Formats: sequence, structure tokens, C-alpha cells
Amino acid sequence: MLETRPRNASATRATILKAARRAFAQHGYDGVNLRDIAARANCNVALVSRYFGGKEKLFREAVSEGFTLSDISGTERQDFGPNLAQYILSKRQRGALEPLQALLRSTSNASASALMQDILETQFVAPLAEWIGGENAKLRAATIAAIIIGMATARDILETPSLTSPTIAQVTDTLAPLLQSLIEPC
Amino acid sequence: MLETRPRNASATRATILKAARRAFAQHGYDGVNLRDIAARANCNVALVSRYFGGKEKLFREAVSEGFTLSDISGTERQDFGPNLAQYILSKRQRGALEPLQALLRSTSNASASALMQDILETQFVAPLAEWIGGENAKLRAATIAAIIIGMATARDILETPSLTSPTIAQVTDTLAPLLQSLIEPC
DNA sequence: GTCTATAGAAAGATAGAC
DNA sequence: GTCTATCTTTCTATAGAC
Repeated sequence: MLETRPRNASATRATILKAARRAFAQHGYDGVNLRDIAARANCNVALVSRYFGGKEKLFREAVSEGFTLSDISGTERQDFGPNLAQYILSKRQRGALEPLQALLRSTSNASASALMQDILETQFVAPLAEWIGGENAKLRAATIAAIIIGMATARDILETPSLTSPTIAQVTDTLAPLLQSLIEPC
Repeated sequence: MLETRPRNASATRATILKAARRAFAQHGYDGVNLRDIAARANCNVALVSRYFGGKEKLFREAVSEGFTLSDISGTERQDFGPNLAQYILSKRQRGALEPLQALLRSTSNASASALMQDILETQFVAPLAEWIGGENAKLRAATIAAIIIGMATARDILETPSLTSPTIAQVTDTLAPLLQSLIEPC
């Protein structure tokens, strides 16, 4: 007979959440079903709905600990562009970008889009605009967000060869000055 | 009794295609079903599969006449940034961006992502890189593509307030120098 | 050329057994 | 705490009538 999981609700819950985050990042909200997630977590489908209250609530929780600016805003102003570019492009940080990827792959879903708009504005644009200061700070911050979104989409989602085949250093050298120019006064 | 459509296959086909393009742009591949499209085209569901051979083939046809560079590559080099920024942001051209939006909202679908990667590389990056010339032309062209993708996602898909509330002129002034810098020699 | 009717598959959710 | 079994809905696709 098939064995059942050891009886540990919180561990099972954490395993499901981790599996869900990865699955949503790879296939988006509409591209994933609960049976896939359960299989990845090596547990039964019923547990997913049981612990998270449904697919939508699971998604919200999976993307909520997202990409934040805390790692970057402590840097010197002159290093902003290079540091942010490095952060986005580095494969080592890839786990940290899973929530962003999950949201970017879920734009066919209205709820997910609304959630992303909220996260983007409150967790990224607003604090970055505060840090930038001066004229048009929000517009500049949102433009930086757009560049990050575009890079993540083209490189990590679509895997455009022109962006995946160069070295990280080459892409960084192209990207960093763009980001840097957006935080400097005109 | 309900009336049936006038018997005109090519007109019906064209109506369905137009309705599909708009529906896919608004909700993405996975967010649209054939009944919605048929309802928009004011025809029967069965006709959609009948004329296009299924949902996937309909999608391919709806996004194939996409965003091309032909409108922009004839411009003077010094006007590239402003012209491209204007083109992307102008609401008048919005119909022309429907295929791009449809693809961006369909990244949860593997086939649609592969299709977009192909379209992006062959219809945008390659010809633009040719036009740019010189060192790192492909990387620069792909970076321009990424910026456009990010702007389209943040502004048109997510409707980020920080990008939708400023005037088009303000956004253009922020975006144009970035695009321009990517076609100039370092 | 267009429509009705339906087959067949897939997915979210939940009741109840163990 | 976990699993089996099933209900219900939704969707694509197609056969066949008009």
C-alpha cells in the first residue's frame, strides 16, 4: 500500500507553499492546477484546499513575500544602477525572483493583475520614489520598475536568446547606465 | 426564432478574428474561451473552431500581424528615441499594440510564450540590430525590446497609476533618452 | 453557411473514511 | 492529519440537422 505523509501539518503546509511558489513561477496562475502542486509537494490534492482555502488564496500567499527594495536601498547613490542590474540578473538570486515571475506569468488573470499592481506600487514604486526624491520621482521609480519587468519578461520568461546568451557582465554594462540615469537629476 | 447570420463566410471569419484579437489582448490566451469570442462576434461557437481549426490556431493568426518596426526604422537616427517612445505611448496606435498585449497576457501558456519569443527575435530584435549596427547591436536591440515590453506591461496591462496618470509628454520625456542612448556608440 | 446537441476531458472543491 | 471518492462546473471540439 501507498504510505501516507508523516503527520505534521505545518511542515506539509510549508512544503506545499514552496512547491506552489515554484510552480506558479514556471507556469503562472492559469497554467498550474492543484493536482500538479500536490504532486510536487508529494501530498494529496485535498490538503492544498484544506490548508490554504483554495487556489487563489494559495497564490496570494505564494507571491506575497516578494521582491522588495530593502536589499538595494542601503547602497550608495552612485552604485544604484550597477547594484540593481546585478541583483536582477544574478542567477544566485533567482529564488528571490520567483514571486515576480509568478505574477508576470499570471497576467491573464484579473485578480492576479490587480494584486501585482498593488504590490508594485506599494512595495516598489512608492519606497523607491521616496528614496529618489526630487522632481518626477514617482515617474522615474515606475520607469525603473518597468525596465525590471521588461528584463525579467524578456530574459527569464521568454528566454530571448539575445539576452540569455551574452554574459551577465555584458548585460549589466548595458543595463546599469539606464537605471543610473533615472536617479540622477536632469 | 433567433435569426442566423447572413451567409458570408469570409465576413464572418474576419469578424471572429477581430473579436478574438481584442479578447486575447484584454484577457490573454487562458483567460478567454471560444464562447466569449463567438458572443463578441455575434456568431455561433461552432464556427470558431470550424473556420480556424481550434483555439490555438486562432490565437496564432490573431497575433501574427503584430507590432513591426517598419513604421519606425525609416526615421532619422537622432529622432529614434522620441519617435519610438511616442509610438508606444500614443493611444491612437493602441489597436496596433493588441497583438503585443495578447502575447504579454499569455505567458502562462507555453506555446504562446514560444511564439512570442520567435516573433520578438525575428520581427523586432534582428531587424533593429541590423539597423543599429556596430558593437553589441543585438544586445542593445534586445534591451530596447525589453524596455518596450516592460512599459507595455506596467502601463497597459497592469495600469500602474504612476505611469498612467502623468501626461504622455512626461512619460515620453523620461523614456526617449533611455531608448536614444541605446542606439548611440559608447 | 450556420446552428443545435452532445461527447469527452479537466479542474476546483468538499464530504467522509481511515 | 491525510486520503479516497465524487460532485459540479467549465471548456474544446465535432457530428449532424437545417
